[in-house]
Amino acid sequence: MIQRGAAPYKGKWALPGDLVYPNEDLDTAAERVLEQLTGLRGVYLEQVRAFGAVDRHPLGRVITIAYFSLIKISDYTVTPASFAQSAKWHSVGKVGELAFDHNEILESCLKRLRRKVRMTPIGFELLPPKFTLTELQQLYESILVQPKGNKQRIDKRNFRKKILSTNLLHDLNELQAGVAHRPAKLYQFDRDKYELLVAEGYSFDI
Amino acid sequence: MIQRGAAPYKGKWALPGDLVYPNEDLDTAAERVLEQLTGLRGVYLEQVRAFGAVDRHPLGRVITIAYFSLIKISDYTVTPASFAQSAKWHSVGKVGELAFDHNEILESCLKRLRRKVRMTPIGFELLPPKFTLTELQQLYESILVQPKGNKQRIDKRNFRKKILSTNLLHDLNELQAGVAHRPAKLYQFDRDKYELLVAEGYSFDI
DNA sequence: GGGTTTGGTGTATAAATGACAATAAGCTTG
DNA sequence: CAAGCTTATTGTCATTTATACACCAAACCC
Repeated sequence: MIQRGAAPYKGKWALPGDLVYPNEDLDTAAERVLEQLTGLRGVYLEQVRAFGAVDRHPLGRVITIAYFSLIKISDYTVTPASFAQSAKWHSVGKVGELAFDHNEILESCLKRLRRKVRMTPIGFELLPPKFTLTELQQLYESILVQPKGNKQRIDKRNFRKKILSTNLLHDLNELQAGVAHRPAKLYQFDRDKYELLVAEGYSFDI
Repeated sequence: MIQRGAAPYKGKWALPGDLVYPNEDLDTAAERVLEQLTGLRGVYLEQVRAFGAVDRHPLGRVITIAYFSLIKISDYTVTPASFAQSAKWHSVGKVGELAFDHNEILESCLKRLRRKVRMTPIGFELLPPKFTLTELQQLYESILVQPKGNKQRIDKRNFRKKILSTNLLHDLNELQAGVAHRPAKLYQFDRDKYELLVAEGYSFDI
């Protein structure tokens, strides 16, 4: 989020965004805005939808096209845009009232992310190339666990059974290092195999 | 589709669309454009996404926000918009090369519709209030059957078992009339019951 | 009343899901 | 180096869900 440094909604938190240049595709604009905030290039980015209520911006007609991205926030520092006082990562569960209709936008994006992460293997975008099954499970839990307490946790044995049954994880025969307990085995996602299966009609589903 | 009466793409078929007025929400604009073409109001309409490649319109920068709608085409006559030579319903399987990036837009919308019809009971939007199970099954088949021959037909017994097990169809104890064979029982979708279940976390899935 | 056409139904097998707890392995510390 | 700590790893059973498959029933038409 960025904290707005000017009216309207001065001081309020808002999702970062900017105007699209006349000679810029929407996807390119989204990449640019993301880069301006995080310095990141080439990360996963997906359009969600357009928000176009007439009165959503007090100063004029603004149509926003929302995107979500997947970023390992530990790897990058956020830098506030020029029109922002500060930029800061917020926990999804602790987002208060945002500027404009950004709460609605956030909701839409979260909903899309939750569906997407179960239907395609985008989760691996967020993990290092070599990861443990526990890390993978924690990732899924942090994305999928609903605030409403819909389902609080995933069963470890069932999760491993299901994810390994896809045969898309390659056991590297390497162990995690630097932990103060029994180290876990490291796995790698086999993207080539996945692409191949998709071409044959396969559909990932967790 | 409308057949374009002016350059660019004169004579080509295109999805109907129009510019959004300054004081008009996106959803309202979609409703207006639909009404101009079909005379219809109050039908199901859903935004899919925005298309904004810089060069998608030869004459300038145009960003299109795509919607799909569910319409019983037998009930309404299409009327060409002012800038169109003619307006005509096309079978999805027989759509040729369209103007602009409209083939891509159509693909996106179809994909969304196919997902949506399995995850929410929007199918009933297209049926009369009283319908037979065969009509319902034919509706699902016509939407879901993939061109790639993914799955050619739904099993009658399994379909009925599954749809009736939701307990969302109300058996009206009425029979179809005017058919030259054994008439089928008529059913009604229980929307109130559905809304109630959804509030409790229920999720429709066929 | 017989023919035609679509409506309606059940069962058995396979597959997927969900619940559940004990042992194994590496690390740390005394 | 042994004991203790912490997390990793593994299998079975019961239940539910999916799938394959074929015959009789009922209304209409002639």
